[in-house]
Amino acid sequence: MVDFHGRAKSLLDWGERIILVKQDGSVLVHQPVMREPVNWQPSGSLTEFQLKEDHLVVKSRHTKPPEKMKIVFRNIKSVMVTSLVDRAALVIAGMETDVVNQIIENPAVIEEGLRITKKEKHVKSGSIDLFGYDKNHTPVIIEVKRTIANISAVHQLRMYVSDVKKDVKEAKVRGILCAPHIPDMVKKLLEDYQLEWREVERRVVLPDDKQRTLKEF
Amino acid sequence: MVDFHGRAKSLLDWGERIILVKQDGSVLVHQPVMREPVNWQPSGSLTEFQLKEDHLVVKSRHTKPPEKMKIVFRNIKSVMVTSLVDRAALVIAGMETDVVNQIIENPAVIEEGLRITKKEKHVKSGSIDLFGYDKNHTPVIIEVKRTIANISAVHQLRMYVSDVKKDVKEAKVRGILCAPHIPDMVKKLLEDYQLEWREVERRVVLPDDKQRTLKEF
DNA sequence: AGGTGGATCTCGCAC
DNA sequence: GTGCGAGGTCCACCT
Repeated sequence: MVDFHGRAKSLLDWGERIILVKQDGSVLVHQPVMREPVNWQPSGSLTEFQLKEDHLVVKSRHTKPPEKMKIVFRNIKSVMVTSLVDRAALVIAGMETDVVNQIIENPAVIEEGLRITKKEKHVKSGSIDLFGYDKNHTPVIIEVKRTIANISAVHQLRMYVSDVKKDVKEAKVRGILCAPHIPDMVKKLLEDYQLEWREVERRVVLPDDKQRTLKEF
Repeated sequence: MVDFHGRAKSLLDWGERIILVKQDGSVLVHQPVMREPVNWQPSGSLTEFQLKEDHLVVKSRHTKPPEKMKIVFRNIKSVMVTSLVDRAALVIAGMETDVVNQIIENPAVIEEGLRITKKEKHVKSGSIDLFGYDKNHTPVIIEVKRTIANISAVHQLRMYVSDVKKDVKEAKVRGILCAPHIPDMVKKLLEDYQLEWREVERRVVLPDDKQRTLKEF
């Protein structure tokens, strides 16, 4: 049974589950299905073990944000205590930053004559993924999404364009939303705001020296 | 060792980890720290077990999106196979929808004379949490955040107000950002755009019949 | 089946 | 410390 009080409040009635208490204080309560833990405590929590009326009680406390979780065990099928050694870090490719770097390497995937001058250009309402000038020297703002672009990406782009217009006092500033897929609703919204888009194919490649393959899978 | 090919590509070198294969096909690979699995497969995947050159190999396939993961074991410390029985569902309170319902039940927490007419009103740039009219019959748009409001909430609200102004052809449309806490920066931005805010206390209460407490915790 | 948006999001990074 | 945005986000809900 699990009680949680914190950013929300929750109760979970009796049931058979898998509990993980990790070295960094994080606690996971897993039901027999779903990727997500049904209850958890974040890294940095303190775990306490007690016996109450013949029940094992595991309490976990966290500060900032203040959160506490209580797990009561009525029955324990199996316990394993171990100290895992794992120095490996995940090597991953195909993130937004990879797409951004692809465009920097070859701006022609967006359009001929495009020149990128800045990555992560900071304006007051956020950070522009890519900034540059087209062949007519008009400023171009590019917002990149690694998968499907959504409406809030349009809002982001629109803010950046209006910020830059004010900053550089240019009448014309182009905004381009760049993603592998852009839903029709989003395209319509972009048109309403006189913004542009490019649907670009995504290359997902790991660094050569790290390359290994899922052979004959 | 874990290889993954799918929405991204990743490699994870040798290390000691905990693997969960769940009844719904989801697979979790957990390192000794952090709440998040370092690798995983979603619900609905198919798991296959093989022996290759004295190594246990676990392969998991998923379609839509197409994703495959391969786990190679060099050493196995412990294995547990079991069928968990868990019919309990999480009972939780404190979500955004709870805050929205609170306001619907008692609009006076925002202001006297406010009348809510629509929840989740869809306009072209998104969905308005609450829509209604004040005591002077001026349209009011309320954007609700369950915790701390941020700048993008202001942009959202601003979009909605401009959308509704166009829709209803009313000169005056009020926009109110409603959250338990609104940082000064955000308040300033709201003022710049002639928008309003209310900081409302958040009641987090579970349904009475479900109520149980974290006694003497 | 695809889009939309919330989440006890988590987590990293920049200021 | 805090704000901000990405994520193989996950996941429920709605069209």
